[in-house]
Amino acid sequence: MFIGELSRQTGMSTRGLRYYEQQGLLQPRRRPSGYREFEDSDVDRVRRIRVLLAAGLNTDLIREVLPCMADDGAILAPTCEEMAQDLVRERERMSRSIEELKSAHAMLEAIIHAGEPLTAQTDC
DNA sequence: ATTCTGACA
DNA sequence: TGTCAGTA
Repeated sequence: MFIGELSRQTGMSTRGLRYYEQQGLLQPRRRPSGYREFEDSDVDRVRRIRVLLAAGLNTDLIREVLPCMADDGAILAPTCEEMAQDLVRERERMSRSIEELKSAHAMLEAIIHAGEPLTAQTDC
């Protein structure tokens, strides 16, 4: 199928589909015309990609992890142990980011409270 | 009618 | 990511 049909079957814009290809997530064949030729299995592949993206993984990691993901139609499950480790590391990075945000959030809150009650405004 | 690449009032 | 352009 061409990109238009894959787009309809997945709900992903053709722009997004081309972007996935650039990121190495999809590797369609090319017709002599230059048109991208996708496999029927790509419909499901796109679905998996979206799940992984929604889980916060960047395209680099998805590219590595995608090949060994079992898909029972409902959820994705890691196949190899190495990948499982990659996912755990990613989740740890995520946790660190959350902590950093919490810290920044607390500081901003302190700054906001330090300004209360708002009374005589000098310059601003 | 469709897709392709490159680019951005 | 959308979208417009100029093609094939």
